[in-house]
Amino acid sequence: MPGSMGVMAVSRTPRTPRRLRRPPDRYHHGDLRRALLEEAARTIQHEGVDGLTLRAVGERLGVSRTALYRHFTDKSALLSAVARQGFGMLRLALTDAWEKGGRGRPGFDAMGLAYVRFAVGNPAYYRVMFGGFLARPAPDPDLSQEAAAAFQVLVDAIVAQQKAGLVREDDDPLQLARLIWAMVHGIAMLAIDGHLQHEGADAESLSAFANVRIRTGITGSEVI
Amino acid sequence: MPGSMGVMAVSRTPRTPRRLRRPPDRYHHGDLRRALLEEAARTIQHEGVDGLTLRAVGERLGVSRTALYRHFTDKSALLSAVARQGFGMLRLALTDAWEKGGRGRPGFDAMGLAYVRFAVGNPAYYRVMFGGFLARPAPDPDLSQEAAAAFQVLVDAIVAQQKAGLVREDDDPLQLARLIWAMVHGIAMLAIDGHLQHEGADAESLSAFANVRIRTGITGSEVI
DNA sequence: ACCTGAACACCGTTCAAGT
DNA sequence: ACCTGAACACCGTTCAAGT
Repeated sequence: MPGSMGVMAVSRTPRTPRRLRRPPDRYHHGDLRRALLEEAARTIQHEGVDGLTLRAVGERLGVSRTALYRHFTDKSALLSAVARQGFGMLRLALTDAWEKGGRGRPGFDAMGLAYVRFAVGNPAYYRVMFGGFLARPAPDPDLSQEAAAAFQVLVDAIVAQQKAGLVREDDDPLQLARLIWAMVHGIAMLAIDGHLQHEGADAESLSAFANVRIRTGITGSEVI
Repeated sequence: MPGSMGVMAVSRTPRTPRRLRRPPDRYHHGDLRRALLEEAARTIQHEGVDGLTLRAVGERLGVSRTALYRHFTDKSALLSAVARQGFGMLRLALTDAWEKGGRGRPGFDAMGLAYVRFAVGNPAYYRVMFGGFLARPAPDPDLSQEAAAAFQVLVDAIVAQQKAGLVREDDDPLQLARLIWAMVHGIAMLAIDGHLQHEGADAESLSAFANVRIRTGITGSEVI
């Protein structure tokens, strides 16, 4: 018979009861957790982080404003889940740019550009990820892991370039990665906060300029 | 008689009535505006930006929670004033480092370090200045001017180095300034948000590393 | 001119109770 | 297990009224 368990109890640990089918007695909504996450992300993108209220999210989902607490411990846990999703998107964008660019210098330049473009294109996500809304160190290990994975893409690209002689081999790749990260992060934040709105000061051209200058430095002719 | 006006009305424009002495009929507090600003700054430093409530500020000053509205249009105007003060402090720190360092390469390195140190040492101020709490472009012209003045210190230092042959002369000094700004801003933000907490990843050493690498670039031996 | 006090329209979160 | 509804302890802001 389908779903019947064996008669003999073969030393199953009672700590992890497997749920072979999802319970049919879902009360009202069903996959509320996913719905809450999607609605939160949508709201943040349209109204900004400050515009996110649990009451409105619940109302828009046709659910009580306290239903959320069955799926997230509190509001910051919801934001944390959004941030985690954002880091996943960012990682994919970086990997894509690096690989499609040929895993060399053009790929690395494309990666820097992709980073800034992600932030400018998804300012709400980026603000949740880096806007200081989340406690540090992140209480959510899933979030920490996703953020670390995104950073690792950058580290790997630097190590690859060091092996290819494209980047100085006598520098710590982690420190190099942090420097590049700080640079694109700075450009992204300035752009999102509206500080790059003068003529020729857009995020795109500053990114391109950064790609060139981080390679060769800013030192002038008098110094060798 | 002290304070008496001249008898002849010599074409005084009525638009700007001079107040020769401050009015003696101050109601309860006196210099409430300054007190509010100081208390707000103190609160933000101790409790963070989110910990700032107008009610608590008023209570701590022994004043109604709505008294503030006689001196600031709303809460964001108060934050704006704090940010303006922060930009003034930052500008002084930058100028000081640049001049004491000898207006050359050591001075410029010291300036970068001073920038990051200001942010790390005054995270609350820095967050108000750059945390996305303020509307952009800033409605407060005083704030915009103070921020521009701080940026100008950086621009001037770059122009001076270009003239001295210390920095490439064929690059737009404004674009170079934006790049340096983005770099120190990125380091500062990562540090404040707790992303530089692994071993050897502190803001100080990353700043020092940035100073070296932004001069000479990250290019490896295989590429000339 | 400057400040008060009550009121308004919001929040996030808790908790006993329902199905 | 999952959700509700009332309640609690907060917010920023407005506005008529006081001195």
